[in-house]
Amino acid sequence: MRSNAAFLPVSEDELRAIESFRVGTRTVAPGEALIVEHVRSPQLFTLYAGWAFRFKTLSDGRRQILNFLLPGDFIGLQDEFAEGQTHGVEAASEATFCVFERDRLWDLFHAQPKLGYDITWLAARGEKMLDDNLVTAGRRNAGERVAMLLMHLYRRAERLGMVRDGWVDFPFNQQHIADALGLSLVHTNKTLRRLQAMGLHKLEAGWLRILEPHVLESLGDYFERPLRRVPLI
Amino acid sequence: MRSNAAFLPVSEDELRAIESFRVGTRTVAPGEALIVEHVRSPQLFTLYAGWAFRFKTLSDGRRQILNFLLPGDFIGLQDEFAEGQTHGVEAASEATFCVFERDRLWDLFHAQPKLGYDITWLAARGEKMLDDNLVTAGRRNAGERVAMLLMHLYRRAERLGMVRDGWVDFPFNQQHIADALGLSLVHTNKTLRRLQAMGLHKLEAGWLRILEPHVLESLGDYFERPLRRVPLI
DNA sequence: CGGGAGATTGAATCTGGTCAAATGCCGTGG
DNA sequence: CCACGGCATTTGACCAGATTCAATCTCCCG
Repeated sequence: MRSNAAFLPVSEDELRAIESFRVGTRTVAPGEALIVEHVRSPQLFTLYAGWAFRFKTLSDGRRQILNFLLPGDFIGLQDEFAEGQTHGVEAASEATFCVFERDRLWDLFHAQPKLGYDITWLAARGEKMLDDNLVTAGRRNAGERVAMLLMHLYRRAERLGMVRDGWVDFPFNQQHIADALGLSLVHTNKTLRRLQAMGLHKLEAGWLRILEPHVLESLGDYFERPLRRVPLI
Repeated sequence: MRSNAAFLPVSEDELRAIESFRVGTRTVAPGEALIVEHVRSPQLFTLYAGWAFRFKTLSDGRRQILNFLLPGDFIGLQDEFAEGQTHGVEAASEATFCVFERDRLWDLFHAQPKLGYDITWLAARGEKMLDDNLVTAGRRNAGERVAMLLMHLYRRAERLGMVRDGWVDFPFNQQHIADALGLSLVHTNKTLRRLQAMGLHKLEAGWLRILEPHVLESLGDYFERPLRRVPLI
């Protein structure tokens, strides 16, 4: 995975530090929880393969997906200090994670400040993506929301080399999309259908294809900046 | 400010490192920009006094306030890597900031890993607050949104000792609230009015008073966890 | 006293939500 | 091979929470 051009190289020392920080791996089946909501996890994770997502639910069951997780994403910092009020994380496809002990995070910072810096960088990147999602949920209409989400996910997957012949694995159902965008299931369906009828994208059997990237980008007023190489913990 | 019980103490060494990292202070008038949207700032900031907020706008002018900034908040990490696609930051009251050189951030991590850890902690905390805002914009209705926001801001201000006789300085107008919640100005006004008529809060002449905290908390399904002491950079 | 910004209100309209039912797709069991 | 059950997707009809439009009203300030 480190050979992927999307990630920054690390030194021998750093790699050793990461290895000793890691305590194992874990594989989660689609629909299963990696982190149960409201239960603080004593571990941190890096997604290695597959798709997952972070979410929160209100007490009456309304769910909001906070963001989608792709390989390389570092998970769990957010509840570093949140007692009980944590997010949940669930696998959308089969997903494997690298597992770290939260308690040893400080040791890692101490031993390898560069890795600490990388983790901060990842946290800042996560915050940036949340910013975009918040603009979407707060100020975009249904069509714009869907367009933004499709392009966002497509660009990220593309950067990781997950696109084959124009198609990306897309293991989400319409309920996931609705919960990510703050729309109802029915309205999400109608909007998706409308954009597809306009020939902007195709979504079938768990695969996504973008047909008119520029149209979707301007519809969603969302232009993914050139994606830099990202540190991998 | 460091004597404020909301903040964690720092060692002599750390304090020296912070001092040398700092390059000055800056004061911004209400309504003025600290960071202009789309312009990457070569500096990082810590808000010292006053209220500010972070926001993004769509190309047709629709604005989304991403979060509100109170003393102690660390600003600017988010665009560590975002070329051109940055947020804006504007002062709501007169606000003073501590200024740091972004380029020297790595030096700080290197010299004082503990401070690097603190910065990561602050970033994670920021992400957590964004999570809550995203749930609000995506899944709460108007009444719930307003209730959540009022309690959120009140609790944070309270923690910083900014409440006097039950009143907090509240330098935001209804447009700010609307933009933070993803509502229209008119609907925000009506909702605010309705909650006030129910006797839940009072908002006048730039001051906020919470009359029924428990009612607002359950209405918004939002219960601020006990706020820990926070590192201050 | 006139001007301007923010707050309020009422009315009309519309986007998106809710309800209900149909359709399509699989995997299982007879 | 086919019927049945469960889940996701679609669709149509209707409803309502929010937006938009258009005035007013209230202060505050020069």
